[in-house]
Amino acid sequence: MNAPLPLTEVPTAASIDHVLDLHLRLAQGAVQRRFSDIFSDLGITQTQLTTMILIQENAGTSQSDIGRTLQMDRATVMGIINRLEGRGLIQRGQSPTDKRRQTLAITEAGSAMLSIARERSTELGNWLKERFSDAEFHMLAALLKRIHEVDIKAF
Amino acid sequence: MNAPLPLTEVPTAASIDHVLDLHLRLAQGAVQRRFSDIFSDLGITQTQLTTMILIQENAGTSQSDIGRTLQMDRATVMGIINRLEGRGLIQRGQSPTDKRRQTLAITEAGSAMLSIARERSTELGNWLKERFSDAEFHMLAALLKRIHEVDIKAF
DNA sequence: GCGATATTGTATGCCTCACTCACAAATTTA
DNA sequence: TAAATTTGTGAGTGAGGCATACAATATCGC
Repeated sequence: MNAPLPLTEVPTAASIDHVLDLHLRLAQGAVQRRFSDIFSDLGITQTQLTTMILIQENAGTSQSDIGRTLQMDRATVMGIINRLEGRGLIQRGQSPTDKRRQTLAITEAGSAMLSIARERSTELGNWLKERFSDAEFHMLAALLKRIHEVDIKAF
Repeated sequence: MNAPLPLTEVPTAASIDHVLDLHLRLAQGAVQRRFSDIFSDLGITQTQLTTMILIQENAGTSQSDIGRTLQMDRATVMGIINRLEGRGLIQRGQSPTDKRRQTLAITEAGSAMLSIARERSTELGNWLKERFSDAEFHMLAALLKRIHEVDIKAF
């Protein structure tokens, strides 16, 4: 078996410049893989879970709201909502005030699944935390936040 | 226009536990979007560019090597290589020593594209760096590294 | 009040990435 | 030599992300 190629040992200009982007991508991939493992029996993805939590904790939200919060296209959100609704985990209803809007709500089944998911979430959290001190953990979150928050401001 | 939903203002157990994962995902998404903008005329993705750089700086690498380095499945790497080869940016050849292996090399066209891409890469790097001090920038990269490097070690 | 503009959801279609499973050829090991 | 491993490939599935277009509704400016 060949050893993985050296990443930092190829100090070209371009390599250095996008090193952060690379680490970001690899880290995200690693978390995603770990997530799939932990949640495999629930058959749910990171995005789907976050979406459900958002709906649960913000009763009556709309797809657009979710899109803005999670930085996703309206069409993308629709796909996710479709999948979740198709599995009976959430429900669309109509807003009493705005007829364009559809309120989103968690179903019984969705609620049950979320209970389990919250435990698993802790497991994922621990997997992450074991790499960091508390200070580092919060620092990391804060630094990452700067990347996407400034992104929002640009609109 | 409705304000985005509050993220940190919903301090449920689960929310807190996967806050890091969420910020990671959002940050990665933001970078990806920025990347698309900057590289739009080149029609190349982050993964594709990283793959090409890896090939250029490690002449004769194989698909498996790339997969190990970038933590991707062999089948996934093949898809990427197929696309790049289809556009004439890279070339497959045969390894003189191992007949299973295929050596990968950058073509003329690929090399030309990489020259341009390296400049753009700097632009992306600056976009990232303007959020951080030098110390923070390196700290962030180091912390992210811990997430995917420990992941490797698990195998 | 009315017309222009914006918002919301939806549908369609296209693309990248990522995975599984299966298979064949070549190589390494036991 | 036989067994296990590595490498590339193919087929199939699915999530996610994008642009574009359309219709219904709401809101804003006048």
